[in-house]
Amino acid sequence: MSSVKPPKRRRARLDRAAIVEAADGIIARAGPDALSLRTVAKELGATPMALYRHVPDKDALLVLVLNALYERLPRPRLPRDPRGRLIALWIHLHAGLARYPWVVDALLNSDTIAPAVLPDIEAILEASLAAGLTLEQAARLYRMVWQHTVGELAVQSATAARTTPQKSAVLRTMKSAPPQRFPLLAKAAPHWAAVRAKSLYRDGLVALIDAALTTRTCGRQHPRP
Amino acid sequence: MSSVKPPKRRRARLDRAAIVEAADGIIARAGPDALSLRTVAKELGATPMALYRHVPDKDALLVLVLNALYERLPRPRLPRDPRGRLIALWIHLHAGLARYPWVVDALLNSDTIAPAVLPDIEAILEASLAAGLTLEQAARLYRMVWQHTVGELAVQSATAARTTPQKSAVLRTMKSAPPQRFPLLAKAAPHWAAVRAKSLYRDGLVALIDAALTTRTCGRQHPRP
DNA sequence: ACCTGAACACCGTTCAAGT
DNA sequence: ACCTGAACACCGTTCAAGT
Repeated sequence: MSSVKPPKRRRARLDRAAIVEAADGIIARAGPDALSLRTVAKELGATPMALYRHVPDKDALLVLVLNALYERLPRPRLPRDPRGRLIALWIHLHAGLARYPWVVDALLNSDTIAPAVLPDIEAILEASLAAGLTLEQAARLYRMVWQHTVGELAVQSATAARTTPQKSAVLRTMKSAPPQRFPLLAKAAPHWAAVRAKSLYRDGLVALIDAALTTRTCGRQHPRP
Repeated sequence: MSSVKPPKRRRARLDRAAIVEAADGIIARAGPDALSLRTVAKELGATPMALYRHVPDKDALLVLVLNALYERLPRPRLPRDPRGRLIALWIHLHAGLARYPWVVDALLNSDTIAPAVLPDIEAILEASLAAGLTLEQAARLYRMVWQHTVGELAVQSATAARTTPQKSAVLRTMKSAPPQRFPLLAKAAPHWAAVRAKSLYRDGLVALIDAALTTRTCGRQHPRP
């Protein structure tokens, strides 16, 4: 019985899906700060360098993790009117990113898009055209709302990271500001804390969209079908 | 001649101002990525650890650098009407941060305020009240615009960091998207590049402010003196 | 083709010791 | 009071070598 070498090669121990899953697990259990190529490798019983066969670099890995999450997200019900659709789509996009807000840095650094969001971007452009914008205006509005989204995520996740909101340095600075020089700062301090609690994303979103869809002069309104 | 020890102690080699100045110099010459406690110490001919006598940690140092810059900034001329004042103040604040956009991370991480901006925040609140908002509405608007500002700075500085805008991964992804599934993405690609070039900060700012100052119903407008 | 080992060139920060 | 030296506990990534 001559042993013939099977043509199929030995399966690689690692592959992209396993790496992404391991990364996701580390984040879930130990938080985003615990994620490094070394910890992912250890989780898989491999060397850090083995990962580079399957993933370009760390930022790409983060985007892959986000992409996997976004694919699992249940699709939102979309209203029929373009304005409502636009709002719903961005809320959905924002909600997806809000689960992993620290990926935004990787997204910006690597200038990448998670492929899973492409359908939503297409839908956003489609809704913008349906609302009467030109493609250029739609691109403008997209970038504006994208910036708005990035900002909300950055501020919100930084606020959330602080476990004890009581001893915020900002709030202390404002409260301890000399009232004769800064009368309003001191008075506003309690409102600050209250405003921090709830998200302002939707309100800002609606303001930006409505400003783009309606002309500045209040009388002339953009025609809706 | 008996030598009497002078009561004044030997001056410390380091002080906060020197450290901030050295850090500023490194950033100016070699960029923000070159800044570390080690490089600052080397610049001053000292050990990294010597810095900790004068500055709490790295984030605090970054905020101090921003603060020094902000103090050097020429004051803007402020319009008399509250809305115009609000816009001018935020444009000024944004312009200051836009010179050192990477400090925003440190600002958010450490939950700190650069003291030099306190007068502007006070002025923003004052203008908001003059425009007819309550203090709570003013705080809300402040946070909303702050998020908007953070987002614009993050996106803009990431875009600026890319030396060759031609080979942006995002633009490549959009151009190479299958046109039958994503017809608008492909068509929008050229507009994307164009929109990236110019800042949308002012437009977004005005939209957010106007939404806060006017009621949503177009008829009733906020009274202006 | 896939993976390992060792190294490079760094980080911020702590601690104990010096003057 | 101010500063140093050595170390801790890490990073992402490159390179040459193994199977």
